[in-house]
Amino acid sequence: MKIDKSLMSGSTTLLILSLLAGEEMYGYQMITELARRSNHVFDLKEGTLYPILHGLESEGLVSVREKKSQEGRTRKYYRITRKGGRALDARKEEWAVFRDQVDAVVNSAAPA
Amino acid sequence: MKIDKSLMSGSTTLLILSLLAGEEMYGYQMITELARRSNHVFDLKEGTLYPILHGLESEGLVSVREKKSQEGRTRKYYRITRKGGRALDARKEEWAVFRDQVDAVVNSAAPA
DNA sequence: TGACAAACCTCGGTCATCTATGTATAATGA
DNA sequence: TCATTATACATAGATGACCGAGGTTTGTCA
Repeated sequence: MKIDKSLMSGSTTLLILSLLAGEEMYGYQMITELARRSNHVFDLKEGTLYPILHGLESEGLVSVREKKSQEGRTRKYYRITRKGGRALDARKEEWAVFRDQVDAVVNSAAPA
Repeated sequence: MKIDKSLMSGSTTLLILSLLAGEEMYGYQMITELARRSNHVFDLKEGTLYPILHGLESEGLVSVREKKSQEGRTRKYYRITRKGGRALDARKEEWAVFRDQVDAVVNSAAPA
């Protein structure tokens, strides 16, 4: 199923930080991993991801280091910082509240 | 708790149609009802609601009729149409998929 | 009479995301 | 060998949802 992109709004950072909470990752990998873990519901675009990563870095929520792979390809690996961990906790909580309240409204209305 | 407005994006129409699935309502009432049912998590603004209602009407998802209250105040009551009901079902399904996949990603990452 | 709530409306701005495009290198395959 | 595709990064401009700020009218209450 294709999800309206506007629904994605605001949850992207939560998803990225969640990925990085598990392991160090590079940008391109985040896109493929996110698609895999969400059963291709989330098809994050490069034009969306990279600016967000730069923003997270300048906010100090993630740190970067360059690493060369065996094939000689250089990648930028992102790692979540302590501050990023706290931000993730806050966004998780925010998401939980939002999710439950949407469900509350959707289910509160009895069919006519 | 205050929810980042960007999270709201895309769910507003779902919430409005959900409200109207239960009963006929006028705009101002939707704002207060939504705030009440969501424990004030959703504080929909008039500048957001009215344009959306006009859009839903022009798409044929809701119908309108003017009704005068006892005090003589005229209100515009919105009612969901059959087409609107089908749109609501589709958006509910979309929301459920989105919600579950966000949860899947958030919970799939083990802490480092 | 003046202030405030109810009830409707619109315009312009902000911000998140996407589309499109660009660069460079490695792998694939015709 | 040469072209194409996948990997991996990046930015600029367009789009679209929501909000802030403002405006109007009617009813209530001090």
